[in-house]
Amino acid sequence: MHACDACRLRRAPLFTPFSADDLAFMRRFRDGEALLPAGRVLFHEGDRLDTFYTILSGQGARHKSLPNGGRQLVNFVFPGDMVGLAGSVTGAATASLTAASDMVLCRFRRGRLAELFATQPERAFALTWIAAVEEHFLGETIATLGQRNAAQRLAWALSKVYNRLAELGLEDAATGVPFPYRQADLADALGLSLVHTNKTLGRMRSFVQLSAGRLRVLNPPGLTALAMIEDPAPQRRPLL
Amino acid sequence: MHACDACRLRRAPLFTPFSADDLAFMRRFRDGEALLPAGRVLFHEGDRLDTFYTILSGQGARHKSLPNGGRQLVNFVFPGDMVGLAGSVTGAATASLTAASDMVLCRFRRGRLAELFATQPERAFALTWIAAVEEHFLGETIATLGQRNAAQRLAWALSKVYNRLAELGLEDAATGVPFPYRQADLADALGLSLVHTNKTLGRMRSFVQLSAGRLRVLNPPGLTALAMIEDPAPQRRPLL
DNA sequence: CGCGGGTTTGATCCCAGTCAAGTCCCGTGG
DNA sequence: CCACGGGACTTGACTGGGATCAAACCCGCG
Repeated sequence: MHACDACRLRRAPLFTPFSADDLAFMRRFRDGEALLPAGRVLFHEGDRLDTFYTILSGQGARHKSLPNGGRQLVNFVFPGDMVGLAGSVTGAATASLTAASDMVLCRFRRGRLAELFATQPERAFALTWIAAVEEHFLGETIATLGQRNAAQRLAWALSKVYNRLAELGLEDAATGVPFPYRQADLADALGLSLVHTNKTLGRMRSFVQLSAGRLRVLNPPGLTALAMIEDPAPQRRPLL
Repeated sequence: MHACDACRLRRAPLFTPFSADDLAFMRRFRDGEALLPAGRVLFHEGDRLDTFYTILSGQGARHKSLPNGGRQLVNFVFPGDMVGLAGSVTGAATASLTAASDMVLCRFRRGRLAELFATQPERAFALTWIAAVEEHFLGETIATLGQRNAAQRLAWALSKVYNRLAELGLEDAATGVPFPYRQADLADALGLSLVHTNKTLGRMRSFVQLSAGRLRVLNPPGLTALAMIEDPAPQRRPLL
């Protein structure tokens, strides 16, 4: 089961690294660049969006707030991701976007979407593709929040982030990958309390280290250890 | 905050009830109809999909299985929903689809997607719209699983389902709306155990009843009671 | 040097998971 | 007609993972 072909989807067209063709197209189509310093929010959940973006560099997070004061990170975003597309399509942003590190974004005008769909069916299809991939990842997140315990959630999140950044070529053998998020962000992403997140991370410290804005995983034992935590062997259910 | 415009999105084009125009279009574009008896699965997570569907009648659920044996419902699906679109776009279904009641589906061939994008930019845009709306709801689910307790999750899910079915005109003043799911399905959708789901439902039984495949909510007090459980007044945080 | 944000750690409590019966209901077959 | 069995729903007792409260600690910074 779970012959998860979709897990290779990140290599799909329009994901980073952008092809020369993509970049040329973006240059023609884009509206400008946006700089977003760490900690700043680009737009809020519910905002009317007239623009959407792809991330050129930096990292951030999409998050929602609940009426009772809780905050939930929906996902982390990395260079090559699109943000605000759903908001542009439907008229209201589905989540806020906050920068975790300084970010550079490539801005597009919502109004040109119609033109894109009318004149560039392939590109339009690529947008739908992106939305579909997004959906796949959100589904995985739902499964994780619903079914896994704290250690499994952390293992899942950390290895996903690590692998994504490694694919982007941001891995450094000695120091790992950039990780500008705080433990509180991880907690809000995984539906855990800050305290429990910290304690659970403490128990994994022998093979994952989080410090100075970097995430380091002892390779290869670290990654396989994460995988084993994430998906423990099926419980041997008594035969009777 | 949370001036959630997107919550009105269900009234978007291509959602039920279908316009005459939509129906005419579907007739030309579709590949046939599929009948899916209750309990049968239409496709599995990871399947290569050459078709996608809109639901004409009946209800079902999309769900994923974890390697450790857990099951997570990703969402419930209703008449007017599209299913399998993401799977068709990316090549692998992101979740399995199982019928909870007998379903009738309108089938489309994946191969004609390219034709659609090339010749019907508006329809293509509508597909992207649907994907965007989907994303919005998955984000809400993530927030619920991450931040709310059992009673709040149930209140959220039940009122969402109730309202959706009411919008579809399937509400009956006396008996409520059709609800072919079992409590175990609710539990798997909300990341709760069956036992705890049952006990929590028991505590709400004065204004929501679940029986004989129907969901009944005492109106209007029931719905407002649900809303209050779902979003309790913000905790008055001590001013110091 | 004091301050504030982020990280650790310990103590306590409770929500929700697990185990274990038991009930209700319906369909099947003797 | 009733015995039987299996599936969904209930209910009680027990347990534990993770929330909450509280207090340090560890910086970099004005």
